Amino acid sequence: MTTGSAPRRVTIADVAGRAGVSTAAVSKVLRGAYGVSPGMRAKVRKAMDELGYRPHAAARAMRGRTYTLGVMLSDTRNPFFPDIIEGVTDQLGDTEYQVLLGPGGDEPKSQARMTDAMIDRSMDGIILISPVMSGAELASIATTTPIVVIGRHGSAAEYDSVVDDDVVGARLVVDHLADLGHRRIAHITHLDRGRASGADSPQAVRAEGYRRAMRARGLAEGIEVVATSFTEEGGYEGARQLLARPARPTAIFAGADVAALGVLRAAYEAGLSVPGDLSVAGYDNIGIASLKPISLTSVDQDGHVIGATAARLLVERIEGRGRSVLSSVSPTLVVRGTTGPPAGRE
Amino acid sequence: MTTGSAPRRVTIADVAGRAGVSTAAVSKVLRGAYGVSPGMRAKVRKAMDELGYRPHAAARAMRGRTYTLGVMLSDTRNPFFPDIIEGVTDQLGDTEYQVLLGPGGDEPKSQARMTDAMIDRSMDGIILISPVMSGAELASIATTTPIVVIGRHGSAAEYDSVVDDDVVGARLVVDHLADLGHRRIAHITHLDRGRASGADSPQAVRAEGYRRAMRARGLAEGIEVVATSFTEEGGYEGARQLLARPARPTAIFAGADVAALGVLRAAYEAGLSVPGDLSVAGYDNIGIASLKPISLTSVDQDGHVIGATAARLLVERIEGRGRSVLSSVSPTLVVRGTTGPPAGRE
DNA sequence: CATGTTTCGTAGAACGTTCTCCATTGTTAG
DNA sequence: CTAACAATGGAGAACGTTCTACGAAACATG
Repeated sequence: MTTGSAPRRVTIADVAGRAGVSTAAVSKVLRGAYGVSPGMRAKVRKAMDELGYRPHAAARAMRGRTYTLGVMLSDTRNPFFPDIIEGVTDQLGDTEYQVLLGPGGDEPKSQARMTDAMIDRSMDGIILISPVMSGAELASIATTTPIVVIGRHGSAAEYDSVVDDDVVGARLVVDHLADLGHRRIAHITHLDRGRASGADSPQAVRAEGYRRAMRARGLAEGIEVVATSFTEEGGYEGARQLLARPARPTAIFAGADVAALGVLRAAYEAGLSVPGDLSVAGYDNIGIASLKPISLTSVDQDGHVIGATAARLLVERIEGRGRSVLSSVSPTLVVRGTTGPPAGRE
Repeated sequence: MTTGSAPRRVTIADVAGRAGVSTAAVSKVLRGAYGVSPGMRAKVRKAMDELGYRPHAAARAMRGRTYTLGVMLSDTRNPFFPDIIEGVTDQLGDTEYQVLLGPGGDEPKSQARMTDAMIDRSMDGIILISPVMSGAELASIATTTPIVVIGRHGSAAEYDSVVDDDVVGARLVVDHLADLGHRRIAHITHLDRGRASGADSPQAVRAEGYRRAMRARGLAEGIEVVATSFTEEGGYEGARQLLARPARPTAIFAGADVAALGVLRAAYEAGLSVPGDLSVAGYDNIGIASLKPISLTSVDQDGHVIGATAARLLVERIEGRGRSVLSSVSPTLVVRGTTGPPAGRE
């Protein structure tokens, strides 16, 4: 109907005109600042409603907040992210903050580009999910914009961290399998591309937790780790390597569910029954793990809690907390059909 | 090390000072505008590099572009999105545009809130994935900001659309199953919550395509549609209803893979072998569909092409194309282990 | 009644860009 | 040599907020 180009935005000045007050007064009402009489507030609110006023975020950004929080995703495909994001948005629920997600890719360079882009857009704070960067780079970002890091174990004074306790998670799996009678329990981990994340990465901690738990159970002999990648293909490849070895493991603990799916495929192709000939456990408890045809034993991280915690910490930071916080979320083991006692003698 | 608060941003004025030129000149270089000598360009570029200048998006937004494109996600869990997003980012690759994702939820209200938030942040354009809104609402958004709609079949003058040809997709499945000898092929569709999307939604078109294909094969008698939801639970529930009917279908075509997974669970629980007693086909060809323990026959939409096309159309719009475009992407059928000839007599 | 002290409201300067004019050069045509 | 014109660079006004000063009431205190 209405031809012609975009209608001009309703601004604070329009509202001020309509209400018969100054723009400064409108701004005060908007910000809930001190020095506004109830009468004035009502007048301004009314004018805003009538005109359908919406604050212009870019203009706000020039001086104050943008009320925008960024979440950098290191891998869009990871089926574990939706839970975290849901936790974040739920926590922020009815606050004025908006969440925007940035696909950062798995390269340090592309991730840095994404965080830079978020900073350029004056976001009030950023949540980084499993970033592949050095601690120094993270600290440097933190001097510009408050950040919370999810899934990296190294803590730092400059920013807050939320991690799943991967040592506990790995122990839960090893104990479960050892209780079933397994002695040769192998582990598939993810090979770090860049030198960046190192020993802080979840995969490194899971692998270390696995080794420690094995030793604690007196199974040091049975320790076997193969490093491929946390993908279906990586799990498949890792399992093939492990199953080709002379002393075949009776159980494989994959550091991620996606990899565990690859392990299942390798077992299937090798004609091994699960859990009869081979027990398989994963990590993350992704949605499909619970589906009947798969029924994968896995470690559940409660992404919802992790996301909500990260959001809470970030807002606290933005609103002035100085001291750094490291929040550790305990995982639980969900036992399903892919783990069982090892076969007879072997 | 460097204590004290955030270091002041490097601005265009700093660059101008360093290069010994005016801010206007720097801006021209930045924008690649007319009226800049090669010498000046070099000087300015050098100064920018030395100072590590980064344009401040919010300030840009006050007058020109933000070089930010938004993608509204209607459901973060849909495993089909990563492909689309990858297509979008690949297409935008080395342009100056940045992509930010907004979780819009599945409610019309929350989706509207998200798009409003994107408009408030002066994004240059927005891609809406399967939005649940009326055509009028979409058109109204389009008057403010260029948009491209993915997955809605109704075309409109105000915006561009990219759709999978769901009629073709449904026909591929029905033809495949009919060729195998099935006559009672049931369909599970998604029940629209709001009146908003209506006949434009993919599920509605798939269902209609299914009916049309059935009639075309002379199987009008075998048409059976049950409307639950495109979730694992929805597929399970739908399958239970269908399997309880007196004339049990020999094949179920679920309108989405996630629902097909639920169908598989229902079949498993009912003691039916797949594809022996029941053939199952899905739609979307999500990652896990190809995994051995599932091996689901499904329709592949090539989300990568859809995303890339949407991004291309959006940029064209932003740069001035007036005429509206509807791009239809043809799906393909991927036949796997869950479909086969129906059992003996039945 | 003179003098503080709140409380309420407004002016107006930022913030970092873009972009429309305008001024100054060369350069070319006549 | 001059008029006309293209090419190059700069001044300065937006853009829509926030927020520091500051003034004017209204009120309390002696």
